[in-house]
Amino acid sequence: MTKDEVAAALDEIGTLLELQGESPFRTNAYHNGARAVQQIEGDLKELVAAGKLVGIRGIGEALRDKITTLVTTGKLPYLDDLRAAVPPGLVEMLRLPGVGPKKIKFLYDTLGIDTIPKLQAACESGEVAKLKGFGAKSQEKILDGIRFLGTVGNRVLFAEAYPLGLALLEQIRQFPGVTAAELGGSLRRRRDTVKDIDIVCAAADAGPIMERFVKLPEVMQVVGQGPTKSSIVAGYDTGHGHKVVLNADLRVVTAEQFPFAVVYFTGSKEHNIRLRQRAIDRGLSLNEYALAGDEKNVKCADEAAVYQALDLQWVPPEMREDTGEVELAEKSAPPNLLEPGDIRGVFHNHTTASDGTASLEDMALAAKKLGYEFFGVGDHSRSLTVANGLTPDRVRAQWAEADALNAKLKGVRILKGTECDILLDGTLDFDDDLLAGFDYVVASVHTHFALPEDQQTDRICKALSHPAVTMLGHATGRLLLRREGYKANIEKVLQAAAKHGKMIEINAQPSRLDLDWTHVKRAKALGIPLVINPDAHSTGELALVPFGVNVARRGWLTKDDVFNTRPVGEVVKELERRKAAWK
DNA sequence: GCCGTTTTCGGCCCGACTGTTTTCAGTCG
Repeated sequence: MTKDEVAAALDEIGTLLELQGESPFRTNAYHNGARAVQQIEGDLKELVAAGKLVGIRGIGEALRDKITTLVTTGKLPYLDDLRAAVPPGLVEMLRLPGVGPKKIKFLYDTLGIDTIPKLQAACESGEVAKLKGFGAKSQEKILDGIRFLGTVGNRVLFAEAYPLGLALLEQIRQFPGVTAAELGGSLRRRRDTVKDIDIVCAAADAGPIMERFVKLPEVMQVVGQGPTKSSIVAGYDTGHGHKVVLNADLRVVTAEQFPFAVVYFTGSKEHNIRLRQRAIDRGLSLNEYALAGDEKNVKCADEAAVYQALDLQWVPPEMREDTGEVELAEKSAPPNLLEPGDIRGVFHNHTTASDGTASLEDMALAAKKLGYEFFGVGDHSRSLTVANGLTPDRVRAQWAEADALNAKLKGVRILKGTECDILLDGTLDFDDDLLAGFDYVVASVHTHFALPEDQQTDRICKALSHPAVTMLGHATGRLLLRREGYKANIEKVLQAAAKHGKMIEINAQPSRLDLDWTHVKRAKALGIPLVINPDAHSTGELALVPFGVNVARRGWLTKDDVFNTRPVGEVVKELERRKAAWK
């Protein structure tokens, strides 16, 4: 069982216990434990076998036993019993806004409601409104929630939510009386998907701000409107017949409170808990309005001052996940994280030769326009016929085209690469003679996604042992919110990359963002160079690079950790060095 | 269920908003 699967099992236990009316502290312990498992570095199976689950914050004796059972047997009788005791429909009902575990349990105990359709029927017949603690409005809200299910409340790709968040933010900044405004939440932390938009702004008088906010053109529904906090459902058309719909919250505070509010609403929740604890340790109390002492409040002009008051260096939002950044900020300044402007070129891109929409020349010129010094073409290889993979003859023709363009174009250099398929047995899709002619090789899996974990892992590790391979493309093949990655032991893949001196790509496609940021951190610890690649299939997609930079920043990467921040001369030299070492 | 230099019990982050109440519980973040 993987870390994610174990974490999901613990989370599920926590949720099922909530629905049984258990103490929130006990249920929370399971949710915390799930997070702790996800953050463990290294191979879970090995750690369990070596008895090294001791001393991890959030995992005590009971959770350790359950994790051990899950990892060694793949199942957990305790969880099976819970599942049998709690109707699955109750878990579904948690997705409805305004109903939580207590109300769901009450509905189940009094009316026997254990599915969303039954709940809908009970609301439509007016039964729910008669219950103690419910009323006509609650009933209507539940029906609204059922109607909206599937449109709101689902996670959305960062790249889709960000423009909406920015649009709201820019308008709020123009409201009369607003002296400052900032995005908060997972949008500011640049997570790969987000559930809602959080915005905090400073103004002396909150009332008029609330009035304007709920009337913005993007507003589809007003969920709540209070004196200082309002919630809306906002949406926009992406232009591809697809509508992005998200909840958005705005909180208004005074200018004096603003730095504290920004820290608070940026989160993560776990990071905030650590900050609050530090405040308590210092005889202070931190909330979204102030850092309060017994005598008087600590004044802070900006976010950095809030951290300073807690004896910490300022932490970039992307790092605020309680994965060691607090400990780091105690001792030293956080790393100087990678910036989009640090990227000087890209390696993994497609042209009309395979499944791209633009010619090699147009792609190279578009890269130059973005300020890149080099453009690496990495069209698909022979066996990927669905993507018009190149035969050896067509590869040589592309090399000739690249040479001719390099003689002609100024200010951008084309590098000759390939996105070479990793075949079922872990060998590469071109023979060594041809591979030796490329400047570099991106090796990727595009077939046989459903292999058993061991076989998939061995296959990728074998490919990484090939001397021609420069870097691994989209390491897990996941598509966010759509498809799980192929089953592979990432730890072993990273170990293999480190052993053979290979690089690993951070694929910047918004629905891939693969390698995941949690593994990026691990890759860095193993000394593996990372590469940000847009996997561009058009000139426009070259602009996706910043989304990959977000992942890098969440993985604590600096300019030095990323290969394509180097000047083209150094890049070419390093690629030549690697080829010379092979022959 | 976890945690602990105040350590084996008694805490566990805490405030806004809603809908239902008539002082508060539940939900949410």
